[in-house]
Amino acid sequence: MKIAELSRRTGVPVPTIKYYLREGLVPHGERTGPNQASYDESHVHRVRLVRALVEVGGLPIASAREVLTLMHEPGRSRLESVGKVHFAVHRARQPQSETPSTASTTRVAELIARRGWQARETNPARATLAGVLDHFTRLGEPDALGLLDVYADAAEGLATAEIAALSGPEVDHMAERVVLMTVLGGALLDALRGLAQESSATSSF
Amino acid sequence: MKIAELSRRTGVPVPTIKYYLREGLVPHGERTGPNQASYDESHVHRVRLVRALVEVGGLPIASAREVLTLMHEPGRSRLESVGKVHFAVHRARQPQSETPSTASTTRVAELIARRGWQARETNPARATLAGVLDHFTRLGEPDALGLLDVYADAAEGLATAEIAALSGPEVDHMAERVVLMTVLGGALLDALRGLAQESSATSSF
DNA sequence: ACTTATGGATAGTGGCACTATCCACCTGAG
DNA sequence: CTCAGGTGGATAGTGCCACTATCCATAAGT
Repeated sequence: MKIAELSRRTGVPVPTIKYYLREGLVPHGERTGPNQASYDESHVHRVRLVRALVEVGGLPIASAREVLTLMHEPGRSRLESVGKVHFAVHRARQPQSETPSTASTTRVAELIARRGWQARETNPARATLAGVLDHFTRLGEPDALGLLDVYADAAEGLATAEIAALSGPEVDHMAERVVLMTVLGGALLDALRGLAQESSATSSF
Repeated sequence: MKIAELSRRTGVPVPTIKYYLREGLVPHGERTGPNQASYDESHVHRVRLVRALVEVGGLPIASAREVLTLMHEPGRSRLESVGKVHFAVHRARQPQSETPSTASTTRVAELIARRGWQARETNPARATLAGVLDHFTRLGEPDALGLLDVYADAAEGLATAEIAALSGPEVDHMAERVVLMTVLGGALLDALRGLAQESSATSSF
């Protein structure tokens, strides 16, 4: 198919697809002439994936490229390749604010230890979490509304189910499923939380 | 205190505070002369709140202003004032993409009915959720990795605890707690999920 | 033949969150 | 009292970023 059809199939304007090609978010089609190339289903899928990362996940284009690149690198083990993609997605959500205080960094480490989690020092979520705790503290809510353990319990349960859902016969697509689970899953959870909160508030007040 | 100290206390540059004043995110200080005004603790707190909304929540300045304005409006009932703030926060996270398909809109309505949730048609999370489901479908994961109900269960449990945690003797601050719960709580949950996922993956692979 | 599409390069746009500069005026240390 | 430096306020500029527009030589479709 030609770029016009790729555009129709995905709903993404042709100039934008050209932009994604330039930026390396979407691979070039197979050349059939000096100014002609043909695209296939994999390109359709790739464009849709980019839109999901950008629209739902809010990833900047550069981060999306990094994630997509890592997604296709082989990796020495399943754990390693999955981990790299996972880290990249979380890193992309950090708009590099100031480094968190040592106090909250310690608190995060303690929480992880207390729950017996296996999380490396390099996991970007550590810094994110510490940063959020700092904001709570500065706003006079030192214990994060007393919900930290509630959230941690929920996170633990979710993660177990999510990792279990990753395993399928198709190992090739596991990296992509990690991305979808992290980015789209997070948005899904957030939206459901917004609905459940209204419901709970309605019956409580 | 003068603006320089407000800047020191919050770590926000003076020109940025001036910008927030202009944009109505932070109220003006009490005038003590033609070109002099004094600020107090409430201003310190307000600036910190703005930073939390912007840095952690990623809210655009205009949305942050709307949320902050609603936060201080009286409201006819607790439910109503809380609801308005809640909706505003969720609306702010919608970067107004295309309208979701009727198919996923229906799916959302069915899910809400099936779980017996009380959620109005106008809840912005409905559209967000439907949009995310559309992305899943387009990407060939029609059942959202089979985790929809897992997420919904978690959301339900979380919302119950969150709404319960809102109730305190200080009704004045409830609206602010709604904001913090929604914005910072969401970030907290996301980070914890990232840590728990690594942990779960480590022991599974 | 001739309208339309294509790949590729280059430049431009619009939105947004700040920053910088200016100015007249005030404050506080010495 | 002096004067360096801060202040409120207005206006303009900056840097980033995700596109979007324009051009061009060439190729495809009718």
